[in-house]
Amino acid sequence: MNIDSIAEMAGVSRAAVSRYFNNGYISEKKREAIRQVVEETGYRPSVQAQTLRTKRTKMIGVIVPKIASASIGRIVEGILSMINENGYQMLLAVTQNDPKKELEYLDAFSEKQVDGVILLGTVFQAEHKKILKNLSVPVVIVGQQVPGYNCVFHDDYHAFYDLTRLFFERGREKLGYIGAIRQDVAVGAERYRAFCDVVRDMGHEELAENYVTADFALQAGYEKAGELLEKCRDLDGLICATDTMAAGAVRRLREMGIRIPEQILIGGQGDAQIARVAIPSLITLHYSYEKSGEIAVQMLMEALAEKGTQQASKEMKLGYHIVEA
Amino acid sequence: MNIDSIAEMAGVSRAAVSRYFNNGYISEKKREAIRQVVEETGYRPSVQAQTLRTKRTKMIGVIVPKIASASIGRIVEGILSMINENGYQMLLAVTQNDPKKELEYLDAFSEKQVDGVILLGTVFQAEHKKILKNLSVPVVIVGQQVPGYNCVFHDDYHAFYDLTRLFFERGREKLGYIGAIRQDVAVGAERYRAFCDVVRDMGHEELAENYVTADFALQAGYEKAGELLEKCRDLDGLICATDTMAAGAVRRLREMGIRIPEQILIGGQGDAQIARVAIPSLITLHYSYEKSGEIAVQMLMEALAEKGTQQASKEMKLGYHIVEA
DNA sequence: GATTAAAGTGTAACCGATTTCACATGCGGA
DNA sequence: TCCGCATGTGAAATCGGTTACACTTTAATC
Repeated sequence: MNIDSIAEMAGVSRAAVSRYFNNGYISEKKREAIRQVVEETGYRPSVQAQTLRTKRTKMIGVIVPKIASASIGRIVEGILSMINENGYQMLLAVTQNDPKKELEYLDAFSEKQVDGVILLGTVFQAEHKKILKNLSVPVVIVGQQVPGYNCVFHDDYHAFYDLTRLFFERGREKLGYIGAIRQDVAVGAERYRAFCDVVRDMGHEELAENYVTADFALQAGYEKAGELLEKCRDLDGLICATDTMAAGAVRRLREMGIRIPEQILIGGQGDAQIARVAIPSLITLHYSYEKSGEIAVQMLMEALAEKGTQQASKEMKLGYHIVEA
Repeated sequence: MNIDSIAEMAGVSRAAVSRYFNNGYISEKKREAIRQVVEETGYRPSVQAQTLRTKRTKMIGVIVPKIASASIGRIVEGILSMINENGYQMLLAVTQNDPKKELEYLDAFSEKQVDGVILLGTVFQAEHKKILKNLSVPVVIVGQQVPGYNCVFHDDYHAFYDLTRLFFERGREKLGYIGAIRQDVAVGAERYRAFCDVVRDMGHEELAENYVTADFALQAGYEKAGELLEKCRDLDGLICATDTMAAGAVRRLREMGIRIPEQILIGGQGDAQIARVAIPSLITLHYSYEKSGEIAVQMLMEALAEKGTQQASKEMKLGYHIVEA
């Protein structure tokens, strides 16, 4: 079943059949004839042949550090729904936080396998930018602000600024912070910077020292919470860069016999299910993850539409709100 | 940069270049010449052209009900790692539990876009089987036992049998059950069947009535737990088909002032992070999700290798163990 | 009624690879 | 010396579409 047999059956040229599927310039009579034959045979044009000729794969490559994560899962869900709405499909790659793999997939995808790339990056080094520069397809970065590139991200600084302030407003004075590595600008650096700014503004500069970093695992939150508490035994508030870490911390503190939130108030980010269950009064920052995925796709679609024309990179900063679960 | 220019630069025919990339039959001299040119130019064969000719896309289509789910995320992670190990890529589709979409994607994928399909199904109706029958590529079903098809699934019956027995061994006598819809054979029917069998064996047939169904959302667990408790106020044990539901139930029961696990012991399935955090003594069933994803890919690869030969469908049933978080 | 623009059509080149086939070699064995 | 086999090689057909181009028909304008 190829275009030629359909053309023959319908008594038209193969160009006519192609036009039938693409854009007009075909008489009502022939259109109808072709429609009938197509219906009878169930014929559908070969995607690969189309791609070979047109150079468009109708696929978007999505690169994420991991997929079994509440926040990333929600972003991907948003991306996917919008991708499908636009008639595209999604090629997914997981890097397991390995920068080498990230570059590898970026490379493989750009090799004309996809029409565009969405990258949920964590750490951006010189090499990333070099590869990104040479990419032959448009790219949108999600979750990090990278000047000069299309990106959609949340307002991490103000979110954590507000959250930290809230802790003081609630009368907490001895805060601690469990963060992520500084190379991760959004999650690691920005959030902690906000924390530091607040404690300085409040005249408690020394609190910036109540700081440890952890990877994104529950287990890490568990361990680091213990370490932090050994360092300063009289903590009455603990802010974590993510809900997962916060959940780990909760577990550890409970095992230590600490009452939450009476003794120590805990805050996180993500509005994850885990936050709603762990302790009724865990405070968390809600980010609209699905939305950020959807916006990323829209940006990509715009870039795709403007392909060829000189296009400036776009940035989109999304808001947040505080949730007391 | 196409195969012809490379051939010219290396002073060989285009067939030789093709052979260089595929299988041998090329002299050491030419191989070296081509290698050099390839290295200089960074040339890589066009995937689409290869596909058009060979009919192999090196892509596996994966269809899941949702992606922002702990268990599914872990399965997908397993699938993906094994897919990449075999040099394939993953095309992902999410159905949002809409059977129509499921069929749609199944159809779209089989339309020669992918070499094989992995389906994380929930509900299998006649129409599913019809489409599956006509699929032109091999398929593996994950999470459900569907006779006559390749599938990998967990031993839901025995898992929930053991879990329910454990509740009795712990001295609980008034059990309740929050389940999923019966059309979902694995999660809905089998697990509840095991529960019923145990309570009957223990001479407590009436407990089978302490039963409500919910969808997979946390919220549903929350609401249904309330309903169930109104029906029978003296429950001392509650088993839920999934950890997410269990977490919802936990939240509700706490709001009602019930002490967990002293008053009511709660069990779930998934060994989700949520189970480890919610209440220290939530009991959960651990399934090796990553493993099931990996095995599914292996099955698919075998089917791909045997393509053409008559192949019997394979089944793989995986075990479980009980975790007291 | 002539002129011109717009709509409709088919031919053929093209996208970039793989693979069949026929033909060259070089070598060992009879 | 001749035959047969294993190994290498390139020409050309093929996969299944899209689209530039040239051409014809139809409709619109003056």
